[in-house]
Amino acid sequence: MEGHNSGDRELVLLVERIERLEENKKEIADDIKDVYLEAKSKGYDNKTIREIIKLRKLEPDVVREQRMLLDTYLAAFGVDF
Amino acid sequence: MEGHNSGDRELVLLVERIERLEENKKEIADDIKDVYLEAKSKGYDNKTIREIIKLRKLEPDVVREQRMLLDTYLAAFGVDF
Amino acid sequence: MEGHNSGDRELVLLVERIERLEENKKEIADDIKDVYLEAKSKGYDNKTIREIIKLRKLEPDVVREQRMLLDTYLAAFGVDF
Amino acid sequence: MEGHNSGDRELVLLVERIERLEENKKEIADDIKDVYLEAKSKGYDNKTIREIIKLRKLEPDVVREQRMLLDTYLAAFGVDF
DNA sequence: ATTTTAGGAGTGCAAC
DNA sequence: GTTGCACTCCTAAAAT
Repeated sequence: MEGHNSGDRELVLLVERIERLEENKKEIADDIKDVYLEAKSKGYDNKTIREIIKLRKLEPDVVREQRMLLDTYLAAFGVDF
Repeated sequence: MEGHNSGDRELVLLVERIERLEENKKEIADDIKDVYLEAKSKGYDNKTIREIIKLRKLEPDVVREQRMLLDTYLAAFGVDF
Repeated sequence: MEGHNSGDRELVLLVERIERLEENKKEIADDIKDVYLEAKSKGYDNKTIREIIKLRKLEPDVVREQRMLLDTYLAAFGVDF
Repeated sequence: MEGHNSGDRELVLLVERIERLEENKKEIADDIKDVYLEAKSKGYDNKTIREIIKLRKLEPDVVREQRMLLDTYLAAFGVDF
């Protein structure tokens, strides 16, 4: 017979493994949310915190380069932020 | 000189073209939203309507095949939706 | 003084906590990916597995109701998947 | 009778209206993609162009404030991009 | 006012 | 290599 049987134990086990992992992932996501709430309650701006975290993942040189390029492009519009 | 000049006219034009197109896109997105509101006010379930639209993009054979595969997998869990 | 000092220790700690949690989350996401790869190598269809997992999060009654509504709507188009 | 009839003309019309609008939207999205391709072929960096477009949607004051806040936060980490 | 939900944009990965 | 797919994030809206 082709494929898999009904009552397929293998499939059930795979799905259950994924579901367990998804639960773990969700718990951590909730923890992260909590930290952001704590940060907010202490007066920090979460949007900026997210930006910080994004930048820290990159090499400093890359960040500097991106910022310079942005300024160059902004100059074409005559704006100065 | 490498790259582009400040005051770069070409860049400005490209950006402005994109911005105009984005505006058009937004108008249509708003129109779509209106139709969904109308549907809802007439008693239809928008989630199901979205599903319908998704299915109609596919070949009937593909849809049938997907549904059969799903039922096969569900059988492994002994559920019958 | 208003706001926070430069060299702000509190901010640094918050960010580091988030970064650690993000790492954990990523590890689990990778584990999930591995299980999907394993499923695929065993001949299962991951798209259908994802659908299964989605349905199992819902109450069976809800799923049945959604399916019935979808069939009702499909009937309006004279299609029968 | 409650709800809607099978062969429901009203539903079909609503869905067809949405589908037409979705087509229009897709055409514009494709046009936008084309402009980005053109920009790329002329040597521009599309990621930066997207950033420009994002910033131009905001009030200059808001942008300046965001940038200052980011620099303040970065100072807490002793980095200077 | 809070909490959930949907839609859209951007990113990265994988298949072809 | 390029196109598509899927995951994440984020904003905005909706309901409670």
